[in-house]
Amino acid sequence: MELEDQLAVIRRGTDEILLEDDLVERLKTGRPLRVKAGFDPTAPDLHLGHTVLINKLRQLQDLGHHILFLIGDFTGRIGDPSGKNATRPPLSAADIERNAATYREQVFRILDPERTEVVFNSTWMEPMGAAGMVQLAARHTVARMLERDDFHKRYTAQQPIAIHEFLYPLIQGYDSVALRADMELGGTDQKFNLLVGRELQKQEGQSPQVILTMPILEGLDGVQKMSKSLNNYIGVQDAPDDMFGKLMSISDALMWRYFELLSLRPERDLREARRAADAGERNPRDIKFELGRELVDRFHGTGRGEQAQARFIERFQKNALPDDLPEIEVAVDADGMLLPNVLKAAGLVASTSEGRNMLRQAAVRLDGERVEDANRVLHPGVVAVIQVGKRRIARVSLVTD
RNA sequence: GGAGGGAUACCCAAGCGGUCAACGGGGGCAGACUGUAAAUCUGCUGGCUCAGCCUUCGGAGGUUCGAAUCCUCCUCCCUCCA
Repeated sequence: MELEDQLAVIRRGTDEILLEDDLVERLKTGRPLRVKAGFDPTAPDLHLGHTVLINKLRQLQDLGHHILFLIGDFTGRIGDPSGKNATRPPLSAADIERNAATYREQVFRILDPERTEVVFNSTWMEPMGAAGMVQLAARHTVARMLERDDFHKRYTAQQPIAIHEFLYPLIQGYDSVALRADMELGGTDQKFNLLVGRELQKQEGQSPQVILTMPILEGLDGVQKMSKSLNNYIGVQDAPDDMFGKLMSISDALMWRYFELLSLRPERDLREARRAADAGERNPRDIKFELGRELVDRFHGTGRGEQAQARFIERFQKNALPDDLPEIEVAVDADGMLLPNVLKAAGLVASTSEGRNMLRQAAVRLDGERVEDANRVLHPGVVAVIQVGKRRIARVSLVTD
């Protein structure tokens, strides 16, 4: 492929490439570049936010470059890099192995396993020892560390910064030295750490890595970054219908953002779709359907997106019941059970109090009929489709205790 | 090492002896509206055998008829001085 074409692929969607001239030089050599990206071993549930970066890795892979998928197990074993949660339990070797397996399974839905090398930083960090760690720390100054935006803000705001937090960028940077990385990818929030890698490589006499940052994807709320802990994510392992449904619930503004960062369709298509929507020629909903289909197909296989869309239309536009209702048996005694308790026993609400609230708010349907009486008793033998709100549905059978 | 300030429900944050299951905001959930959009409006948001009862306000004791509110000790955090 021509150099310019390669560059165009690499540039697409990126936030920043430092230094692009270096990148050009390396590409000119024609040898496969060693491309590194690091992942936290504590969160093996990948969501679409992570895939922004992984898609870029895939593109680089398709250009013939060598991918180093780094699992930061050493870092994860020590504690929380943000210092927010000091009591986080260290991960055991077994945890890490299990998490790594989960990573592989998820990542290889996007990356080609044949051309991906999975590496663990404990491999070189463990033997370094305390003395080595101190020597590594000696190579960087506090003033330099405080240039990082996050540290700078906290320092000037007189917020605490734990000393070990200074070590994480150094460890991450040293990973680049150990791997002789030509290039490292990260989110924009990683820029400082990626730059530390360049510093350390220079000190080691290596040619400093090229840095490529990708934008951080917003979560379903459209404001905060997508993350599991904020519960605003779409997991790559989400069932097709869930994935499709979640995508349909995002705002139009966010839809364009998702197209930009998640879709692999040509940018020209996206511009045209946007123009058509703005001009009122197309319903944004139908464009959102396309996004849903593309992403479900990518993670679940071609054709699954189409199916998910069909079910979505049945279910929410035509109000049909899903065909794969969870079947739940609830044991009750001969006198029966109060409806709020049934809801709780079936796992449709968290507590009987919530069940009562839901009933009061007319959110509960029994075989399609709205029920508001919290004192209603259901007896053994009853089989009913119970819905709480739009999403919580089950076929509940009451059986004798 | 010294002096001061603080710890309240998922988060922020009021409360400073009873009227507090605890103001307000955020978030979440639900209803209306809809494209399961978004925005908006409304309600709910500790638990339970639910017009009542039980357990909560960093932890443990104590004072009081009665404590999130007062006292003692403990744990943790912050600020200033050294």
